[in-house]
Amino acid sequence: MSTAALEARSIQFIPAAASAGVRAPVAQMKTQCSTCHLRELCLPCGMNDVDLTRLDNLGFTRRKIKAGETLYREGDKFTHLYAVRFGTLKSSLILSDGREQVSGFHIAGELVGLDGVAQGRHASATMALEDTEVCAISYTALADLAISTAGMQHIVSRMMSREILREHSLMMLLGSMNAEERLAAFLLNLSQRYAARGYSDREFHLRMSRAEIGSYLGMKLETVSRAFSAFQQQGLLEVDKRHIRITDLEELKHRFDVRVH
Amino acid sequence: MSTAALEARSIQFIPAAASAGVRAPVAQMKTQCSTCHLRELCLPCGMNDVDLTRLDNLGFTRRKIKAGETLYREGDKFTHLYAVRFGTLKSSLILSDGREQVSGFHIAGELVGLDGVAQGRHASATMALEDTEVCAISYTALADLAISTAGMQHIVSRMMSREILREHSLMMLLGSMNAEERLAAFLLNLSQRYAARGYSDREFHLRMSRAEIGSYLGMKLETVSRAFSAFQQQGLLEVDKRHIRITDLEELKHRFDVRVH
DNA sequence: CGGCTTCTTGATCCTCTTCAAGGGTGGTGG
DNA sequence: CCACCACCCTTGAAGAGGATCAAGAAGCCG
Repeated sequence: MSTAALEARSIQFIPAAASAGVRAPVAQMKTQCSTCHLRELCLPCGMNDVDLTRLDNLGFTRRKIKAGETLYREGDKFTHLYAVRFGTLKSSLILSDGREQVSGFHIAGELVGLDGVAQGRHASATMALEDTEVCAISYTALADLAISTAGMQHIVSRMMSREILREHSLMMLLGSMNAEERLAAFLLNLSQRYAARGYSDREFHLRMSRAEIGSYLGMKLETVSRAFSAFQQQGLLEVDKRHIRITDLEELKHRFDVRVH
Repeated sequence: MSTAALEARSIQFIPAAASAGVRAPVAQMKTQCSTCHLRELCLPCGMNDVDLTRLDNLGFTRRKIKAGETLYREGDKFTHLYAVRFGTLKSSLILSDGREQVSGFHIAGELVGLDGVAQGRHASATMALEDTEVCAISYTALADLAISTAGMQHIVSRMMSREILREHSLMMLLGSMNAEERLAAFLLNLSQRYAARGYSDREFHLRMSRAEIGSYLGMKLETVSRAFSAFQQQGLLEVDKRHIRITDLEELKHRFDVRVH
């Protein structure tokens, strides 16, 4: 039945041009965490050398996803977790009235797919917003490894708990902030995540549309657009389509910090 | 700083009479999962006899929390998970402007405290809405057990993933539903959870105030009250203060199912 | 170039919030 | 035992914020 909903939506709401619904072709090369430049951010973060070697032995498969292709869909069997190597992913699910509800955006070093553990099937779909590459991590292999490796269990648990915290803060945002505060929170969150990856925290390119931002933040695309314009007029941002330059990061932080400690 | 926020809020916002801020006194008896009537719902759900025996050997401590007392507070060191034996708990955190944001309600058989795994400290506070009893599950003991026990690891992971799904659906609710739809979803969710515990799915007593429901659902208490009145007028509910009788469960479901498959 | 998508901006409408008042209830102390 | 207070809930009226509807501009691609 969720499949039916998906199909219905493909027909009605997805622009033909976007090549959505095209499943990405599978797999090329094997990758090792120990040589990955993302190892400080990604799964191996905080792991000792012994554990890291074991992780390497799993031999993760890399997989490329072109913009508009899906990594997995709602209801797909859950087999792997995915670590983003580069690019941007969007997770979303489709409401029965056909509208899309975006539940997250994922950039390099972030782990995707944890929602599948509970039921053995993915609870949402994940699609690439630009050409993207991921490491496919077999969940059974990882679980087996966790049994024999003391630290690994905790690493996985921590990843999941982090996901809980992420959703937690989004809930708070949706529950208690107005439009401009939501957008400020969103931009600051992106800014932080880019900064942690060595990119500028004041200037970046959005990979998602106004509508996708709006869905994620629980507001309409027009409202997102108006909030951008308002920030620009107030001298907080310079906005050129999807290119964002934060000109007054402190004031932007202030807007957000007022609400959540 | 979060402590400061808490103190400030205690003074300003918590009614003196409620005896809030009083930490519950610790511990009485040891409990075994194998003899617990909640074992089909709680942590041991899906566990084999061997694993269950191992779980029993951990010897969980029971702890009583009186209405208005806190189980743990935001920022407290994370040491235990808690399984609710009976009663009702509320998880929430305090925004810097002093308002409370409720993030969940927990009834018998549900697990509380998973938000602490990521950072070793609790990200929210949890308080009893009525006299409540929990099993305190040492997280380190559970983690040790998970290392030696194949199935245990997955049980914990599944618990966490379930929490992710729960927050997921709440996000969707906050992002895409109007006031009446939110309240319908809330009542249906409660109804299901009570039914799973052998209670009536059509008649129950709310343990939380309109303001707490409102905070959880992202709306004001007046709006909650109006939605209750509207449902009553439409013949869906009979409401007497906190006592709820669902007179047209199907129609109520319909309101919700329209939105999320 | 034309068609399409995305974004911006204006005008209007509607939902929910805010403000305000009144009733009911439980607990406490005189 | 009753009076009073604090709290919770309900309901009305007014107001604000965001949704919706609509039009047009800018960029992209075949």
